[in-house]
Amino acid sequence: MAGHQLLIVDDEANLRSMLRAALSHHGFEVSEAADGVEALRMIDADQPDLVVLDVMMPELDGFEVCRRLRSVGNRTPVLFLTAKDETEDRVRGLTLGGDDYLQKPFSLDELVARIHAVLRRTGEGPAPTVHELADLVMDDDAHLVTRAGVDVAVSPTEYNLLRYLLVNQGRVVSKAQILDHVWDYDFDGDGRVVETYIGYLRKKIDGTEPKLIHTIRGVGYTLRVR
Amino acid sequence: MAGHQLLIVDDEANLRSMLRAALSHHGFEVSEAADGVEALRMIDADQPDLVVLDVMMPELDGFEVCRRLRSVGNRTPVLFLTAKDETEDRVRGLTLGGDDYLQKPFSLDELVARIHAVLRRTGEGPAPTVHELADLVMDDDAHLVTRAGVDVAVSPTEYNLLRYLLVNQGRVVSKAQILDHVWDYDFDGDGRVVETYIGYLRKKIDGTEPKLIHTIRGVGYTLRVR
DNA sequence: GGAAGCTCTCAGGGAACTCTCAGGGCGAGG
DNA sequence: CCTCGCCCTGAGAGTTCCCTGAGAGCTTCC
Repeated sequence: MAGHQLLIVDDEANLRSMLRAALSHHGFEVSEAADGVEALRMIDADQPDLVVLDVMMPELDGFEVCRRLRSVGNRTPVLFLTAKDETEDRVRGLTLGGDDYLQKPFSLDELVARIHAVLRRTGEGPAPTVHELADLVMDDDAHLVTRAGVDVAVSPTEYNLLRYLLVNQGRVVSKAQILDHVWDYDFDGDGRVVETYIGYLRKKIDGTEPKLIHTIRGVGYTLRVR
Repeated sequence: MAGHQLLIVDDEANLRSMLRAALSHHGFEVSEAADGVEALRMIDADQPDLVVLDVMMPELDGFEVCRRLRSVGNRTPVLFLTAKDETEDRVRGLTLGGDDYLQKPFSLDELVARIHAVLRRTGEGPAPTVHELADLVMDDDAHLVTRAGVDVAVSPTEYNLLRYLLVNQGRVVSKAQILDHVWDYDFDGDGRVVETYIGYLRKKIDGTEPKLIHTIRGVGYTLRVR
């Protein structure tokens, strides 16, 4: 599959280049716009497959950009980035038609997952995102986890951690890597967060044989049979 | 594969030439820069495959160098070298998009392993993470050691020692070399550490024929069949 | 055969790492 | 306002690892 083309719109250059680095690393072609006007111009010119659009911008904010897009019949899917204190209703009302939104701060993996989800919904995408290992199954679409056929209720953080481990099954990931990918990009985790959540997951999904979550002392954790 | 090209950036000449020697010995082409300004110039000129970048430098520190790189769209992967007391958050926020960091003091092999890992992630490289000799197999990704098909649990130090021996299979390595490569570069090992760990490894992976670990009296150790 | 040098093994204290439990803060929903 | 679930922290216990020291075993050379 040729990578989809994304447009990142944010007035903060730092975040923009961070996102560009991360997303192009995930196989996307990425272009940037620093404000709403530039965004509209580039959407028209490049016709990206999806726009990552910051809501809070001077002049033309994200909503307004989206409104103008739709008013001329453009239905390019949009993924809004909103601040934590943004009124959710307002966002929700605008995220119809296949769009979605994500609150800052978010983890990069979360963003990538959302982008894929939106592209899947809007495009004719195949890819039913199911990850599995032995009798552990995880469905990203349904946001569902089952072990040996029975549903397991997990919290958002537990879910993200499990997904990261599952995607990297067979490979050892360090606690630092886990923090990088599962927690917010500006989360300051110097405590025992990862250990704690590994513990939660173990209790919820690893009570039965075979054990899937393994500790590699001094290195990290890994998910595998045996 | 032709060796990748690296750029080492550090203001300390000693460390620089040490790294140059070590890395070029591992098949890399190595160039050096003494400060941030020179680094930016050389990255532009030489277009290295990866930059080993000290964070703590006068004038332009490592972060700033990286930021400037990204701001002009340059996505050369960066491996940061940080002091032990560096605030990890600061580092983490900047190590997105396939970059990585390593805390001083580190062992040379650790550095080489990280470089390979980053190059593997970023480039389209095939990933040679498996080393083997006879029925001894070592998988760096899974951090797994097996002898004759059965898993062997080894501690981090044992693992590093075994990897060093395995990478240098057929060649005799002295105890001094082992100390240099497997232990921290400033570890002062005048005791019987190496002998002890060779002993541990023998007990764990060399209980069966054929014996793989051989003592070359007065010289060092080697890993080979027969 | 004996001495000297090198290597192997074993045991143990201290350090590092991990697990677990309890609890406070916070926000969502009733 | 209250309750509940979720998130994170802190402290302590438990485990494993790392290195050292001492002595025995082995090899080489005299």
